[in-house]
Amino acid sequence: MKETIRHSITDALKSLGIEAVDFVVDYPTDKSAHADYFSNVAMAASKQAGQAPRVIAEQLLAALEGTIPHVASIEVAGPGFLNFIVSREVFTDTLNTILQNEEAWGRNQSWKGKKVVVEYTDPNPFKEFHIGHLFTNAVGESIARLFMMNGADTKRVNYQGDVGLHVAHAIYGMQQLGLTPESTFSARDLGRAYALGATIYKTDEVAALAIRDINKKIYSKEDSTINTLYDAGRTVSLEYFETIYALVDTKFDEYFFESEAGPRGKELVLNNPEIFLESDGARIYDGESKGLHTRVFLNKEGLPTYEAKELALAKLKEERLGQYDHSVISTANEITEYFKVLLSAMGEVYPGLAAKTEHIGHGTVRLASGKMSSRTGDVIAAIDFIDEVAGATFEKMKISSGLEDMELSRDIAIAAIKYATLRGNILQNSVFDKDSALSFEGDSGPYLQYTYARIQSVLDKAKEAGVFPSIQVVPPSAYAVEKLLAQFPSVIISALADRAPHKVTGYLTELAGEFNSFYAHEKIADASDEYATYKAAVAKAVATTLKNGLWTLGIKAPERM
RNA sequence: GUCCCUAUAGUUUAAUGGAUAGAACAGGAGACUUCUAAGCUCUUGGUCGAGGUUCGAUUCCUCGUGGGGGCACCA
Repeated sequence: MKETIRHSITDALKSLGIEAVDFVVDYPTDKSAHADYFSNVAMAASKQAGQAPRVIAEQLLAALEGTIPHVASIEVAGPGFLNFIVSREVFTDTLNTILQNEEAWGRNQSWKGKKVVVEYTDPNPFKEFHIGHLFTNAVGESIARLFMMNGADTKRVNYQGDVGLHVAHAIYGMQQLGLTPESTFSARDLGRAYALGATIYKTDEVAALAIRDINKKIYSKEDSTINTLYDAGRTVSLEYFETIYALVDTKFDEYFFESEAGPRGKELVLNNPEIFLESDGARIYDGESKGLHTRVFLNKEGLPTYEAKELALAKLKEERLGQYDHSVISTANEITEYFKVLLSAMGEVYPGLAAKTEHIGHGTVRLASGKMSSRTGDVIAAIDFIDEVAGATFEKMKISSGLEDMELSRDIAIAAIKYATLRGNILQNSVFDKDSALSFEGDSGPYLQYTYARIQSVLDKAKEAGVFPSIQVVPPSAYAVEKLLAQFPSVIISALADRAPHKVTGYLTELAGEFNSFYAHEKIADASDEYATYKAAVAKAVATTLKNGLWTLGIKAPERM
């Protein structure tokens, strides 16, 4: 429809002797305009034509009126906008499309045939999986699913730091706390072990030396005692992470580990001495000559840092997943600056890979007391937070609908958390606020789920009353909610293009709000109403859109709640 | 010090350079013998400061101020 209007305008411009003007045809942001589409073409062409925008608008109006298929009327408004009102059947057609397509509704083929690798979550074994990981998981999952909605062959991958100084901290802590492979210890115990090791590393030089020694042994695998401690801790951690991935509905296609990227990274650095210069016993990349900053790739003990590992990781991804067209790495934005250096270095080592690698930084979750730190133990474990929100959900659902379902409560809790993460620009930091996380009113994940569940319920009632969704009998004018439905596919496109999942969140919230208003004013399960079947069709289409949109955000759409 | 990001109602936030800056929460008022009140209707209240570019600036540029992050062996 947008393209039809655009072409007609382009033709009309030519007839007025105006060439190649950059203009917009889109849904109006201003609801009071009562237009289905608007264009700013008259303003854009004003300068070139040397005439006032409204004059050009009037001329275009005269040229266009009655010539565009499915456009019922056009008017000039404000400083020179052209407003288009489309005919009634356009909305009925959209409704029909949605009912026919179901799961495919909203999908497009713009990335068809392209393989995209999306890396996200990236927790470190031996450390706690905290609410920051929940945040980064929600962002990465939605980016990955946006690629899927746009037709890409998307591989979701997770890169976990199972070697490095943090692991040495944890192993040291395990020794101190008496955690052995024989004793049954939990991931939480490991978190404590890490905090202990990390704290003492800063204050006690003897311990720090011991930890550095452990770190070397982790890489060299020469000490069997450390090896068994390491294996036990790593297994406990990774199994624990899996339980969380299941809760948040994330399925990774492939896992990568720093332990495999490490040796490859070291080799890569040593094989490229002209790129990674020797300095002070370490191997560095001189980013300063590129306007960035210098970073260490191999420390003076010869161990690869995160930088060297990440370099090797790009190659590993290709080896294991095959040639890819695009690679996205989503992390908190404290990594953003370092990633620029990394990409610059990668550009010299693997220019082909660097060109298709993109880093998406996002904000961090902070506590009211400041930044979270697993080193000091000042973190909120993801699982604790989910349990708390799920508990509150359980109580609320028991009161409002009599359902007692813990699994469902968790899905709603996850929805609340993911929505809160994805409701605004992902670049923004957020301060963790439990009260608002426990509030399910207004803009929230549960609000969208509630709307969906409510539609299922009313469609059941309608069925009992003999009302089935149909577009046979069409009301004279389209409902407001019906008009919103058509925008979904373009929302999916622009959300990916801008790497902005919040566009989906915002759209779904608007759709749900408009539906709830519709629901409050129109009776659906009423066989005596000639338009009941059409209203049921609208309700069903809204449900389909909500479900597909929620899926894009990584949120489940429960049938009841 | 320097580089990057950021600043919108009391709070959380939306707005490819376009129309009267849009929501939600909190505050105030209300409807319902009706399909799930996690709902609906009405309402009070806002662009950090100073310049600039533009027919038009929350949006782009410059400077300032506040917040966050990076700046050598953590990730």
